[in-house]
Amino acid sequence: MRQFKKQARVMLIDDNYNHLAGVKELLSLESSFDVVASTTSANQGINLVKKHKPDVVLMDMNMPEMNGLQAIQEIEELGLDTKVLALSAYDDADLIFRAMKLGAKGYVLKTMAAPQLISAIDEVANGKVYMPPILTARFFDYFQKSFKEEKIAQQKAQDSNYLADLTQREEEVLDLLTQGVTYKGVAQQLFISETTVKTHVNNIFQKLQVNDRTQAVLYAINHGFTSKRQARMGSSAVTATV
Amino acid sequence: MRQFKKQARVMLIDDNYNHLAGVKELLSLESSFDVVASTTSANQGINLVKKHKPDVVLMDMNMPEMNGLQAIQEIEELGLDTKVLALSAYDDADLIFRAMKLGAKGYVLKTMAAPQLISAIDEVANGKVYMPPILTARFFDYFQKSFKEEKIAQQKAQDSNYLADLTQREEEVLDLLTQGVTYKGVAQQLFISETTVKTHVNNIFQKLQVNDRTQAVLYAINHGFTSKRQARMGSSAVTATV
DNA sequence: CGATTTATTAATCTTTTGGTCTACATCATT
DNA sequence: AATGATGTAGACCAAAAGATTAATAAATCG
Repeated sequence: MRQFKKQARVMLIDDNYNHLAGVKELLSLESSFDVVASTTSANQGINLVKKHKPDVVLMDMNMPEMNGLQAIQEIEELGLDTKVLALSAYDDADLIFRAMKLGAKGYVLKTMAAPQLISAIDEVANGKVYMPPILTARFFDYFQKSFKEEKIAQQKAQDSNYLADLTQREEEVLDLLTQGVTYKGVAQQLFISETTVKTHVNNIFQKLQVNDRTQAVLYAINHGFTSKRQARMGSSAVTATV
Repeated sequence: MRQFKKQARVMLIDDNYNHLAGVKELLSLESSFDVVASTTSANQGINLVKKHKPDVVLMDMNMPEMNGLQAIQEIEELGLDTKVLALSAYDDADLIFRAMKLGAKGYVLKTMAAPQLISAIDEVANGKVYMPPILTARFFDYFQKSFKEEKIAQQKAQDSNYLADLTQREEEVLDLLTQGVTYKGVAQQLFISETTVKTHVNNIFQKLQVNDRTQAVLYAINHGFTSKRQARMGSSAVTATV
């Protein structure tokens, strides 16, 4: 008996019937694939995924009924080891980015040649991530641009950052304030009188140009003031008009 | 006169002298490249970049003196249109991710065959992003894993999320609180009396199991409570022990 | 339908905050 | 020695915040 790879069980979801039929026809000619189901409805597609638990779902992104991204998300939330290969007519960077973010194992264009599509499905079926170089480039451009914008925003926040003007002691006080500690509590923890705390707090308000604790805390958070006892990854932006 | 592409001005930074010399030798054989400088020192490399403003910098990631990532960052901050092509002996996903995040236009391995390296530099010199498929796969795995973890963290935060218990009115009040609006201000904006606001706030405190505004605001922020009038991308984690 | 919960509203009273002004000790700098 | 920044603290007053209790309308339930 000769050694051979198991057939990959593939499902197709594409609201364009012609394209769906075409791909189905194409894949049926490939001995390595078994098209277990296909549908033009995203909603029905999700039910079929639950039923068939295919290895790969070829998912069209541009459907009227349900957003392709949403469909990916729902499939991912099922927790199966079904891999989604996103399919789109357009090389929209934002769409690619979001699809990959949601867990798509690859992204292919409808304009791609048949052999490429075949190998893409094959790669994904074998647990790899597949993306054509053109889309990879698009993706990275978008990726870097978004990080650059984030950095600029951080920089901007940093520019008007009065936190730098705070003295050591004031920082300690603010640190406790950002934890919701009361003046009395701050006084106890820093071994100073409550009135002294109030003095510090007032100076903090002056320096940060705010009027009360809440605004001070919001200011601190939005300008990257982090407590000594903890630090977290990632950038953050918080709803606030301080 | 025959049409031809302008030579790409390339710079090499690699603390391993043998590898540096090897690549230099290799590139010198290519008519399409002009190696304008090379150095084993990252610090010196940055100065040379300032001086020569090359099209492409081939930057080793694993240097003792200065972190390759840091070097990329510094070069990017110069604001030149010099493209950095990261070079490493290892396919460390985290390193790849961070290098790309900082603006590297590509990532290649020292083990790659010469023709591949040549074409990588060529692609990058022409403004494209280059990454070999193996690394692309590594990158996406890491990318998706990190988003998945982020999602799980959000989910966890959502689990013990008392925000869901808030009534419509309470949400409106909390929304204003998270902007540092005073009770009087909330009363005015919602056309209710100040004492009513206080009642709502007290109910909010009960539901969120906190004792004051500051803690309520921190709780809201850390549990993804976002104001109606704005929403931002990305997750956020804020210093707070609510 | 009547009873009960829920959401919203509000008043009263106590505690905490916040604003302002003054005062003094320390330390580094001029 | 004088100056200025920092940290400390008290007094006094006004404003805001927080706790408790309760009235009323709307929705839900049995």
